[in-house]
Amino acid sequence: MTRTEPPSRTIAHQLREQITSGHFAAGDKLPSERALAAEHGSARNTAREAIGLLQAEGLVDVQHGRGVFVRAKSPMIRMGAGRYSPSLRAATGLSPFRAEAERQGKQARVDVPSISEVPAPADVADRLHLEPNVRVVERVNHYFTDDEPVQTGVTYIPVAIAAGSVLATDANTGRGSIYERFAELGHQITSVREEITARMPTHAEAAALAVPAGVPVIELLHTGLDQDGRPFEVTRFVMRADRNALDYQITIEDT
Amino acid sequence: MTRTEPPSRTIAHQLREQITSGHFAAGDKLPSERALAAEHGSARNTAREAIGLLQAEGLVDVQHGRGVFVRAKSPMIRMGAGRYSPSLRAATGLSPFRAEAERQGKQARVDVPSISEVPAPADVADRLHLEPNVRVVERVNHYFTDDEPVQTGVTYIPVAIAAGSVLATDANTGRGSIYERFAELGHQITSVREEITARMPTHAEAAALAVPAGVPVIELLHTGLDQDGRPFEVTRFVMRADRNALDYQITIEDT
DNA sequence: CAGTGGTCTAGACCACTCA
DNA sequence: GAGTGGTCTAGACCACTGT
Repeated sequence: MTRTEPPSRTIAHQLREQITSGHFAAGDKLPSERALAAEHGSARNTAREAIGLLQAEGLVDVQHGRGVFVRAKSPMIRMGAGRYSPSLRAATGLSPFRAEAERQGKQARVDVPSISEVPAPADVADRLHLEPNVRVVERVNHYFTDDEPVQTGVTYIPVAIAAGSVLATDANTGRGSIYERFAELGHQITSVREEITARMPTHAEAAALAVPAGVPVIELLHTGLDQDGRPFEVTRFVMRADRNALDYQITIEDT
Repeated sequence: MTRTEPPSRTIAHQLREQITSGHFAAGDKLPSERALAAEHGSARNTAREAIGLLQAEGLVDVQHGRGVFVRAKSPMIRMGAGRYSPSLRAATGLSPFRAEAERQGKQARVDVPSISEVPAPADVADRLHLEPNVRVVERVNHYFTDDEPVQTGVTYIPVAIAAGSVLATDANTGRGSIYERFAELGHQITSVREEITARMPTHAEAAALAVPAGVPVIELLHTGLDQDGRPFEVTRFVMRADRNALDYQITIEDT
């Protein structure tokens, strides 16, 4: 009954089996396209097609001039709501990202390529209780561990809040995290809303984050709420899904 | 200095522009592979390669015999920690998934294709504070909205807890959600830990969830903790990322 | 039946890696 | 220079959709 499987699928299937069974372990090199083609009596393009399928599944890493390798699980940055804990910030004097990176023995770096005033994107305006297109301060952050890009974060702050502070002007926000500055401005982070989706990276994101083929991104829309429950900041994080995980510990509240 | 771009990239680039600029709107049909090839004076395979790039980005939906269409954003199921609220369960008498689906005016269905005893996977055993490979009750759930598969969830319960209850035997866990049964067994869900990652679906998952090309899955490892802070249940959810979002509202606790 | 994507072939040349 | 992936060509036939 099973319709005969096309050769490219057969090759892909066989390689997939060999990978999941452990015949090829993480980091191992697969046979070359030409070798696979010869082995199966197919054209090279057919073998290549099979490799393409595995690549799209994120199973292998194709390296020009070197070969095709079984992809290894890479160590993850795990971020949770605990990262906003004031005492954690006080203890380490570090921003959430830096604290997490250091905890994992990695070298953290944060670049701030731009700070400007822009019209608020629709979803951001909504979270900030602003009219669409109202101008907000936009701070772009690029996060690296050991000089490899792992995530970007674009923070939007109402002009009324940021005006006159370092938030609107300086890449360096000083000791502790940016939340120290918000606290000084009268907005103590008290709760957060985190909305999470995943998707394939856009062309631009793939370039900026050096996302390999077959790896999605996690998009996290973060809203910071102050002691009065009012939103004072929204950040859109885009993270390589193979380098980042989220970890939330939540008490069930009976609302 | 810019190395001349290969024709397939050029075609992809042009189509991408036309999509993001709105020249082709969501649902629009792109020119056929043969038309694109003719237009650019290339072989059909070259145009096809370009389409493949857009497909991997999740930008388009390729339909055999029909054409290539700009992918539309599909409506999302939004799940948050609020879904575990006892009062919500009491009010609706529904499980979290059903409650969310009904809220969005969708027809919910949950299948339970299997209930069995299996050795606990390493990560699950760890979350349950069990030795690896200790046997646990495994309940497999398939979730549908309007008869379309949207997520799967595999729940693991220590045998000591599940033994003798419907949890170990019955697909139907009765009124309310499964958490009512845990409560009756002395485990009131009090907090949850949710660990989130994203990745491309495995071959099997893509088939089971009918995940289109260019769409990742969200994997959520959920641990239910009782009034004593002890884990009594772990569920691994795998969700189509184009149909599911997570939404957490979290009070910052100063640990 | 016409049109569209799915798959394959056989061969070519280019670009990158590494000894 | 040998080996590997990257890209392309030109043509073929199959499978699915819709008129």
